Amino acid sequence: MNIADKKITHAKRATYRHGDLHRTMLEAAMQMARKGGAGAIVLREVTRQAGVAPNAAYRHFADRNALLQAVSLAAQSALAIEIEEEINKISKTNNLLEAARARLRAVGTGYLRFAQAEPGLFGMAFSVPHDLSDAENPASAGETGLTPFQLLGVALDMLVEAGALTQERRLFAEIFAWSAVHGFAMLILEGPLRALDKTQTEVIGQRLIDMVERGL
Amino acid sequence: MNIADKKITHAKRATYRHGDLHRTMLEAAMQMARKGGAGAIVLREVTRQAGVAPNAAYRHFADRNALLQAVSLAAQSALAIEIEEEINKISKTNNLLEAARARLRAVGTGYLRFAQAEPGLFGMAFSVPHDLSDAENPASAGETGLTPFQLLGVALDMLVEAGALTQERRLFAEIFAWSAVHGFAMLILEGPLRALDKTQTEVIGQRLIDMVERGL
DNA sequence: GATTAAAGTGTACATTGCACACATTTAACA
DNA sequence: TGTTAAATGTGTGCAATGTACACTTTAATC
Repeated sequence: MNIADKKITHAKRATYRHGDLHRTMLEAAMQMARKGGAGAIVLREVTRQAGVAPNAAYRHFADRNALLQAVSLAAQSALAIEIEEEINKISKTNNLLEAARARLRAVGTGYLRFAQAEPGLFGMAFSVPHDLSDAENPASAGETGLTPFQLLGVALDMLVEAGALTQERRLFAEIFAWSAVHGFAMLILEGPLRALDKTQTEVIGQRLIDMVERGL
Repeated sequence: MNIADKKITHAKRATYRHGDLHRTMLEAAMQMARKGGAGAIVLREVTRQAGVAPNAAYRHFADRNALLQAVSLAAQSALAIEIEEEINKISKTNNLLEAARARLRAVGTGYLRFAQAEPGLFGMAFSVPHDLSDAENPASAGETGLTPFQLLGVALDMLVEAGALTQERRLFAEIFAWSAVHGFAMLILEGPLRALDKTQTEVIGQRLIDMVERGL
């Protein structure tokens, strides 16, 4: 390989310093995750796109896995935002119960919507090595500052206030609701339900939420 | 590398032919999947353990992914067997409803038990590229000849017969039940619920099944 | 202006999946 | 039975990847 080739290998950069390589890498990694999920994130390609030598990466991320985790947090945040958008669509009402139910449904719907719109990112949100504390890590929050998990919690609290959920059943309720929707998402994305088209998943997804509502 | 080294590299084999390399590779791959899941299956290591040159693999599997799929089917089969064992534990009764409920619970419990006992295999059962038809592929069945999906279907049919499930709700019921349990499994294995210990997951898992029973 | 920490470069290495050409064995057919 | 063809293994080789280690350039600080 001669010098000319090298210049082609990574895009030329006027300055020796990059400016904001951390951000640039993260963004490139997210694009790759969008198509192909975690497996599609390849360190060298990230640096290539950033116009930087492969090892520059290690000044900003301990290793590939650290980069994955960063993407994972960002993905969780994007999910939170999608859920928030769904919540914002809810038409106002004075009926506490109605509001609570709509809220829970919005969380589930937003979750599923995101899973289908951004399968790659969704896959990374919860399937990458994390500390459990990440469910409350600010970096994984949306615009309201709440993580997906916390947004779900709020909806459930509202159900309790509205009298539709006893204190006893409130316990672990996040887990039950989350499990159902998460499992469905996994099955239609990577699992054996891949064949279902969006029309079907839309309907079945709403029915699934019905089940959760009844079952909680 | 000299000849002596080579002999160490892969275990010496008296015969040029291996005998049953296909099976041997599959078994080695399953061991690797046990710890580490799909990512831990590395073609070259598999052939190494089989005492065979790397490329011998391609006489039996088109590529790495084909091997993964084979392991996936075997994993599904192992899951089916675990579920069947749980079903066999059910004490006999003449009460149709009771029997049906116990059956559904057994399917869920077996599913979760397997997920925790063999996380690596479980991860491969449904998260690897498959045709949708695999849910009914005999290779993924247990001793009764039924796949996990079909075992679940039987339980639901019993619920219908017992009058605990209307025909209308029977539709997609597999998906709802499966989603809940599958999601829970994912969350406690690769997800943010990893911190829960087995005592907790046991209890919460049963409560989750309660929810499904109510919600279906 | 010299020093120092931060950020980027270069070279190197073990590993991996896989392609292609060749060797050995077994089975089938004359 | 001998020849031939199909299976099954081997060897060599290649492009990629993640990352270790040593060096260089730059910006910030005293």
